Amino acid sequence: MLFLKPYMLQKRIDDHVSISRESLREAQEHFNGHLKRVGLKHTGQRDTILLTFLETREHLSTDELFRMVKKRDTKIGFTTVYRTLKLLQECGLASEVAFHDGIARYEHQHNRRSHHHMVCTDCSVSVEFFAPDAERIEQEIGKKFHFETTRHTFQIYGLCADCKKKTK
Amino acid sequence: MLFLKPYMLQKRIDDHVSISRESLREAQEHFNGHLKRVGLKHTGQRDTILLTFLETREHLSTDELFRMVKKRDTKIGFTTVYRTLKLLQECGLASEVAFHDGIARYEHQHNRRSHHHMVCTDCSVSVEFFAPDAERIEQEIGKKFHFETTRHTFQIYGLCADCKKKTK
DNA sequence: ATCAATATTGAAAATGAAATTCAATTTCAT
DNA sequence: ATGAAATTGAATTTCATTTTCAATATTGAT
Repeated sequence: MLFLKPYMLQKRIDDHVSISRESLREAQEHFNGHLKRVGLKHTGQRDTILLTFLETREHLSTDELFRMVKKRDTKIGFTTVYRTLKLLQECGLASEVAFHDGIARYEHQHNRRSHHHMVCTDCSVSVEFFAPDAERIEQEIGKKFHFETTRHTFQIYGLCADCKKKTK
Repeated sequence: MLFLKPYMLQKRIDDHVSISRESLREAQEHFNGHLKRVGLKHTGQRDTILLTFLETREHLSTDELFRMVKKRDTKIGFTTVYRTLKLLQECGLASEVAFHDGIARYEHQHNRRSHHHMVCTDCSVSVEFFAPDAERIEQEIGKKFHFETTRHTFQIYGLCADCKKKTK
């Protein structure tokens, strides 16, 4: 898409540059460190999967990531991608984003600002937005009800400009 | 539970009174009106299910509601509860609350203030809280990205006081 | 009240994403 | 190099959700 009108959406808005070489190495070290810490092994498959995952800034389902991984290495199985995604979640490099369509999606969290999502209920396009208030509320409510809070999700649903036009 | 320390949790915090007779009739009329409008029929099963659903203020899975409904009428099947819940959603009397534990839950929306949820990731207990800021943010972000917003979810995850104690 | 058209019901089967199993293979500390 | 322990991936299982279908109930018209 060459000419973007201001209201036209891109899938991710905070940035569109692919991850830098250093940032990538950092993430790899983070992952390898985690593996070593919990007594797991470093394997070629895990490397390939991490690399592929970091390469995109989309919200990927396990199956989507699996298809991308297969382009690099045909022999890697779905189960390994599935399990590696769990490992990446454990060490904080990936986090699940649930868009209410029944499929678990993941986005990478390496060097990413905390953000939230607005999703089109028609075409599933999503934009990211920042709402610092949400952090404050998490703290406040956690304190009030004696929860040790770990995270929160804030999602807005609606029709994007394109789908709004279509329905008219 | 007779004596509640201030940090002890109840499942729903905004109120604990059962629904009034008038409110109940209102909801029934709302449902029946919806059925008529879309050319569906009024049945005993649907009545029973609505009644049972309105009676509780918990976040019910289809299966939990099914068990409650069976106490009133043994012959009602799971499928009917499942389908009625969809109908209640369609007409706005029920809405899904996803606690991201793989089970769909529903809460009734009749005469309820807009609210949000904080969920314990260990025992799934939930409390409700009010965050008027969230409404404002929905408006602002919708405007900014030209979405026609319809709703939002704001959920906080963490450990409740009880589970925090247990892990120590 | 009867009728026919149409929707509902609920048991059973199908679906599909997620999770697990297990035998063959790979990793890695020694 | 060795072997204990983890990994892999195809196949299977699990489990909530959804669909199917034949029997039954509801509704509006007569």
